Amino acid sequence: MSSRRQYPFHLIEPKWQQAWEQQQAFRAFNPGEEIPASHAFAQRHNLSGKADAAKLPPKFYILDMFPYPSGAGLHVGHPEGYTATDILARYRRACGFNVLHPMGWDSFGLPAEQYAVKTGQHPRVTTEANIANFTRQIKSLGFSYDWSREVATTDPEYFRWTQWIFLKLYNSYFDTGKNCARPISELIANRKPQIANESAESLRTFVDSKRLAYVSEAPVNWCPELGTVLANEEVIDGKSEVGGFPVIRRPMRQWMLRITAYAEKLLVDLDTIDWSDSLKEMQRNWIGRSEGAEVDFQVVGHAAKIRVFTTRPDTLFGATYMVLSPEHKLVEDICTWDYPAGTPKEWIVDEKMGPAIAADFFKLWLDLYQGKKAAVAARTAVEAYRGFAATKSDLERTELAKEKTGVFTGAYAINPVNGEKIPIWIADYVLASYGTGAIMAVPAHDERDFEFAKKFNLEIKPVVASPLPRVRDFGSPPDSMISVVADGKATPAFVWFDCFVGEGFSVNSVNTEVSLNGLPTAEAKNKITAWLEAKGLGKKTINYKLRDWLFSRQRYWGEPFPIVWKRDAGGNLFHEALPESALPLLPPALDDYKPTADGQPPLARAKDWLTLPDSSTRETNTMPQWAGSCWYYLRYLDAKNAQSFVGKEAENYWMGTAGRESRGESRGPDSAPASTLDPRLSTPGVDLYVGGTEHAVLHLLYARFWHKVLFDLGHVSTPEPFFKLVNQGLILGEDGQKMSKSRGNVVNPDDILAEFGADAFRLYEMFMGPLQDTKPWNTKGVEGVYRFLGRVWRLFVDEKSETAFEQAETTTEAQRHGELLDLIVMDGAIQEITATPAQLKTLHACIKKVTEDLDGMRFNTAISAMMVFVNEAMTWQSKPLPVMKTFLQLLAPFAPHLAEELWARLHGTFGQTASSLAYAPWPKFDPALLVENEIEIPVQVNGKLRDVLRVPADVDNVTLEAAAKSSEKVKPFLDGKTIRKVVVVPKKLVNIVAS
RNA sequence: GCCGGUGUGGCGAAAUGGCAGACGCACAGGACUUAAAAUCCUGGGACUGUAACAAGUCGUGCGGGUUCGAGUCCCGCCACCGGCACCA
Repeated sequence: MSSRRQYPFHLIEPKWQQAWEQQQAFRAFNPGEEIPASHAFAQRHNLSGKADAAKLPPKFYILDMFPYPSGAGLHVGHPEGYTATDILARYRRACGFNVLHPMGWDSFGLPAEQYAVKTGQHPRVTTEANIANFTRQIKSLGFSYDWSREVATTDPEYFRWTQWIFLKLYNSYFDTGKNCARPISELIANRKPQIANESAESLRTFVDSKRLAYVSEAPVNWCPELGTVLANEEVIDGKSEVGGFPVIRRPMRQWMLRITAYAEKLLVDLDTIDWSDSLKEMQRNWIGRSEGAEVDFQVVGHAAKIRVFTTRPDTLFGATYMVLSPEHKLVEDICTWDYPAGTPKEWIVDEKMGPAIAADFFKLWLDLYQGKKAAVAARTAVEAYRGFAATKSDLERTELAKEKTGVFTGAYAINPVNGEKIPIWIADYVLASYGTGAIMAVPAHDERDFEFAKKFNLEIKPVVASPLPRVRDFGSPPDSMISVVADGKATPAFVWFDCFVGEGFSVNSVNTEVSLNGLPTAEAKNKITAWLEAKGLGKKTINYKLRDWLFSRQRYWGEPFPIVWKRDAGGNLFHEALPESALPLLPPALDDYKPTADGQPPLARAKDWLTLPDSSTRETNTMPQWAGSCWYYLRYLDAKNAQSFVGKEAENYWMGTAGRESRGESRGPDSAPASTLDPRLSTPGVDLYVGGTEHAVLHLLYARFWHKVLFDLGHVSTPEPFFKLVNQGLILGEDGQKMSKSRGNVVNPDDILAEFGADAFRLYEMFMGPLQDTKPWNTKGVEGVYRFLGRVWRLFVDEKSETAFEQAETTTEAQRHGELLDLIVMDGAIQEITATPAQLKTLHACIKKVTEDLDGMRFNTAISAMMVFVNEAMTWQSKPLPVMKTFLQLLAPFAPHLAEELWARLHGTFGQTASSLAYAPWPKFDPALLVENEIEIPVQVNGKLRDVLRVPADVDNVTLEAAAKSSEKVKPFLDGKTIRKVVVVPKKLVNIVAS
């Protein structure tokens, strides 16, 4: 930009960044830590030496989601949240809190590994270079992080503890009686007396089936392109979240974490934390709790029973067939050899699946389809269908979902409520992994079953009447109108001719022992469930959509599992944990980072590393990127602790309520805030966590899960990690599109900083609009706030001295420019004088607005309030020193460099010693100063504005009404009308209703 | 399809049920300047009206409602954004 620089931010900003670093201005002190007497924090709070938790001021933990340090560097989206948290950190510090505001690196990740595969460059080298670049960029923004607490998930001293937590998971189980995680040792101790002389192998199998970290052979999401498996959460529409590559289902041996054991706690504890409704709702949906019943159906001519889960046990009388998922373990057992006579051809073949059937079966199947053959063995058809379903990728499943497929197994089951024989099918619209992997189909009251039943001509039997007639197919009469007796009254109800999925009244639901007829759905559910339980046919059950967390990846650049594999005397492979003393377990050095030729993870290439002297072999999978981010907020509390993942005292102080009792505080998350300036507003856990919505279910659910396990095992003191969470909105490009390299609309913070400085950048990011909103970037807008900072500068600085400074700059070599700042002299209009009432009013209105807006995180309106102050102050002939100082305190959280510079100079000018602005007590506003003598009262006639009256502030209603009625501007609107009513809102408004 | 969110000037936005559009951008006019940039001042929702004022009408996605009064509350739609999606 060729235009003149508004103020010398290029000198001011590095100057203060250096000063803060030298003074360690933003070091947060732990209980028991030595606090230097010279530190501004010590001086503010009269502390020095070692202070315990009770002596320290209340804590406030403000956390940013730490970034993945990509090669592309920071984009303008990152600093949005970071700026918001920095402003609040500085504000809270001024309010008297001990603020913890750390930063670190989520540095494991795929890009560094892919680069390594291509170039042979060790991922650590790339990662460290990226971290250095991110650090430089973040530091140039003047954020008040305590860098002494910096962590990187790739640091062995960090992932030592990630592995340690994994061992905790491995060595724990979920005790359903106590409803919490307990050490495996307790499980073994409880089992010993129950089963005498149990073999080691049997005990091991039992224990392994209970661990929170366990091995599973289940089908997984395999992404050939990425060469790794993915968690369900990482698969979007059958494609990988990263890169968008196809994902197929494939059985593999994998590590799983038993997050499902915590489904209920993860769900109900959402009510105890302050997150947005939409975010809580996303987590609730993901956990997907549903109440219903499990019911057993006897298979005809077979010992087996099929257990189904249903949320609508009230529709049991309408169950006309059953469906097992293709993978269901009973399929082989119950499937008959031949189909019963008279089985329709359509029940066996399906043109939709034709081409996708395995080749072996295709011909057979085709013959039948084309009528060349009269019959086919049921086993053959079932086998063909299972093959068809298994090879389908998730993507194909979604694509083919438009029309349901399935085949009849030849077997029948007995509907336990009415003894009817109903056919058993297999179909892939029933998922193996949800509920029991089998359903009772009620086509009259479930759209999927209905669709399936129509296609295969299965019986549709209505058992619930709708309270309303059909609205679709207007003009055609409802199937039949009946009368049900509910609550002793006859009520009309409508039995639809096709599918009604809502709640209504049961009909056609009676056997010799129980009748649901006439009951509303909720009551019918209870009644039939009670009957089933009494008969031993079923029971009330709760199911969750949440699945266990697939925790292993076939990658190099991740935490290795502290696990080895051994064989017992019988030759059975089993796993065993390494001792804690073996941590950190480092990944081996490799010169090739690709998976092995036979599809083993890259770690399998390191032959020396792989096999131990006792011939056991190491686990070659690594942990997913989520592992390190599950607990980093805890490591910040005590980042250098070599004995423990976090020290007890530190954890208690920063996360818990330690010290609070001794200060006589009892505030829980539910009680109302006492006052905006009350330094007792800290809460258990992280007080404020800011980050993007993209982590709504993944990171935030996983981290809550780990935290709860650590809580159960006594390692942390709160059940939830993040008390308040705010999602910052996306920043779009100037074209209103998502920023992306391919669109060429990416804004690089470095460029903005060079042209306008960090303070302007910070200010603009906050001025754009509400933090949570999605909003487009506009560089012109940066110029606007930059001009505002220029006005602030000129409000304080003598113009002539600045001209002198600028001239000197052109004639002095660049290295000495910093010294030239001393040529700047404060404006002579700033004097130690008493402020006028008008000036005080302007100031205190600003204090009030900025304070309240900071508490509500309304940064944009806080900034506009400061603009109003400056616009007003520009007109002042004389500028009282205290007023000007106070304004700088308000500005400081937003534009800390400029505020510090002016603060220091102002003190210098008046021969005062400037204590650090960062710890100067936050100003309080005096409501008495805001009282107006005269107020403006709008006068409406019939709700329309007709006049505005200036009246004394203490005006009473009678006077006000009289003044309104006699207004010259109002009178014409009352001419020829009768006044019906006059609404007087005291000191606010008058509305005359006339007609 | 289900869940959540958002719709206000040319643009970003602001408004405890009480003067819609604070603050800023862009724009226009003026001052300063030889000139420009920068800075400072002024203006502005739309329409009707007037020589110019005055004045009036309409205006917060659309349609209803509650209320003396609705951007704000209620009901029904529409559009866009985000999430979930055969979860029985």
